[in-house]
Amino acid sequence: MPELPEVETVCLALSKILNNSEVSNIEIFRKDLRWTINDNLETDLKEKILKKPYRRGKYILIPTSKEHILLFHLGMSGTIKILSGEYKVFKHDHVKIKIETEDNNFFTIVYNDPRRFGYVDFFHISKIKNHFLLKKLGVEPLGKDFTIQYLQKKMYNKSKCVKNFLMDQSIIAGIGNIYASEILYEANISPLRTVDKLNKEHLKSIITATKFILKKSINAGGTSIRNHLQPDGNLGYFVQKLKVYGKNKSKCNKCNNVIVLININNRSTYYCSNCQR
DNA sequence: CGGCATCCCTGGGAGC
DNA sequence: TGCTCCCAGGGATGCC
Repeated sequence: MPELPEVETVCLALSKILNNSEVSNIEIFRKDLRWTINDNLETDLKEKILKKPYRRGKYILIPTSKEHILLFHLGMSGTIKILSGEYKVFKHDHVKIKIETEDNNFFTIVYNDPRRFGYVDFFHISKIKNHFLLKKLGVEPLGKDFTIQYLQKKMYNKSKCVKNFLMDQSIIAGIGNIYASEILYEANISPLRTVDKLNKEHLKSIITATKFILKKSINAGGTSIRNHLQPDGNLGYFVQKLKVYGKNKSKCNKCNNVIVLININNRSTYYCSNCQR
């Protein structure tokens, strides 16, 4: 589930408690995630001071004052919980980190991931440029490098369909299966259209729609955390106002056509074949 | 190399 | 109630 807006929302919530907070304890219950968690996480993270987290694509990065980075990737089913007070370990909790804030409050941060497609890593900041997961990431869709020129360059001589293009993390970092459908609906472009059939106007629409949809969802996530922080501390899931994803057989908001569900690269894809060409 | 199918893993819901 | 099948929001890998 977690795409850019959800990861951004988790980052925002974490940043409220991670601002020169000290790691007082760390427990790892299961190391065999998408990759095996490095042994140094357990030994080296203790007593480190955690600074404000930030996001890169779908990755959460938490710098320490000792020049390290704590990295989380939520995969398909990962969540992060933030809790104050006692916490009883739950099924699929893999990593539990206790922290003490600057003003002496205690919190527990829990990484839970049933399918274990996610990952947790801890490494020296000098390795960030060549980190095997981070080095291949493309531009940030909310950043200034996400331009028509950039897209044109990346599309050159490519034949894949625009939906797969948007979801390619080495081109644009952070868009997943849900938001790819939502963005193309907003841009009135068929997910099946191949990128060599996109003109400048299409690219402009894609950029505008991407920024609009992602920002709107981040705002919704922020609101959801303020108003509906669940008692179990669970973050990363919030009610999204989706217009096409999961809406097959219901009516398109813009015309009287019916939203259809198709399969692209083995992923569910929803669109209006009337509005989206 | 690009594009696509397959696989990793667990759980939930539909259908019988 | 229980079984089977299919599906799930990520992404690496291997094959053609």
